[in-house]
Amino acid sequence: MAKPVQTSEERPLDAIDQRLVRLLEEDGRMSNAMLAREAGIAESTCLVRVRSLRERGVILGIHADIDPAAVGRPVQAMIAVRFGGHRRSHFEAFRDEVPRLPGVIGAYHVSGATDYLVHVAAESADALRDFVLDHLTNRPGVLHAETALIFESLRGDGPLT
Amino acid sequence: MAKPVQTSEERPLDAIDQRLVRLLEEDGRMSNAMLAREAGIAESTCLVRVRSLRERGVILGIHADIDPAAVGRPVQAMIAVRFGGHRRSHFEAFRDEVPRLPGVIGAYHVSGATDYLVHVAAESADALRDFVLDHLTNRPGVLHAETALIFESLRGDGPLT
DNA sequence: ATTGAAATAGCGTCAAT
DNA sequence: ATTGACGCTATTTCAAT
Repeated sequence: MAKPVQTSEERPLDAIDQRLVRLLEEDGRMSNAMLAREAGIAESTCLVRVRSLRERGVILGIHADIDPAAVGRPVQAMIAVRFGGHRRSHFEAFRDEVPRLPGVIGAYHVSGATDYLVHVAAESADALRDFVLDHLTNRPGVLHAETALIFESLRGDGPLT
Repeated sequence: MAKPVQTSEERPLDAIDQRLVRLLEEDGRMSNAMLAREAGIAESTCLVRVRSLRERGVILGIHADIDPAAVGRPVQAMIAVRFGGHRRSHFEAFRDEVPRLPGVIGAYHVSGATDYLVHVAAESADALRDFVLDHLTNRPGVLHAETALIFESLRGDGPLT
């Protein structure tokens, strides 16, 4: 999951940075000591490099991955939202607000007939319908919202590098 | 992002568990000591509760969120895959293999005309096309793959609870 | 930028409740 | 299940390279 960002594509990561990224991708709570050991550098160096990776925006954050069903949101959906008119202000408002809508896991501004895909976890089918009506269909500029239930959602487990 | 899981929806989380989940969702590297302070419990208790949350599958994992562009994959796409025949074996094979395909961030088995949505980050437009041809279109059982470029991808930042 | 060392802080086991 | 205390390990700063 990524930032708004047009990351300035700084100089490419060296082998050690890549290693650190991969390790933290796999286990975001791995201790600095173990990271250093695995990467073959001193602990203090490791600290500096990981901080730098965060500052440079390579590591956007480290987050617990929560099972929505276990926290009362067993119904997941991907909602395809189409805008009418395509006024820039509509997109900007949507972009600013959609991450904070209740149950939103992610949202993707895409090319093609659909403008946005919104990944949401809801308490029930009823709650999902309410979400779509209240926050999407009802929104100025939105022409249509098409909801697809998610039967199963999988995380990529290969390293990105 | 969630597991295959049909989580047995154990007894609902109490207020402290919810707090811990929310804290780790926001900052997966928060120290046990600070977690305990924020949740108002002893450090040792906190350790036990977090372990339990993992064992119960509430916390699926803790992972660094990497900017794909910063690791050489600046082109993101959501690919809608449609299967023909809908043989169970095709779905099962796909489910097992798709998380390990290069650059796959996530995949969603959905209802409707599309069967799977595959979220991928590629090195270039060419590499994206190759990915689709090699791993999706070319796959037994796959009828069609429709690629939508992702202009921007946003993470939900409200708590799930 | 990387390092080792030293001081500080955190982790995790345990016996008790 | 929760706790405080204790021994151990990890983090982080810093002066030096």
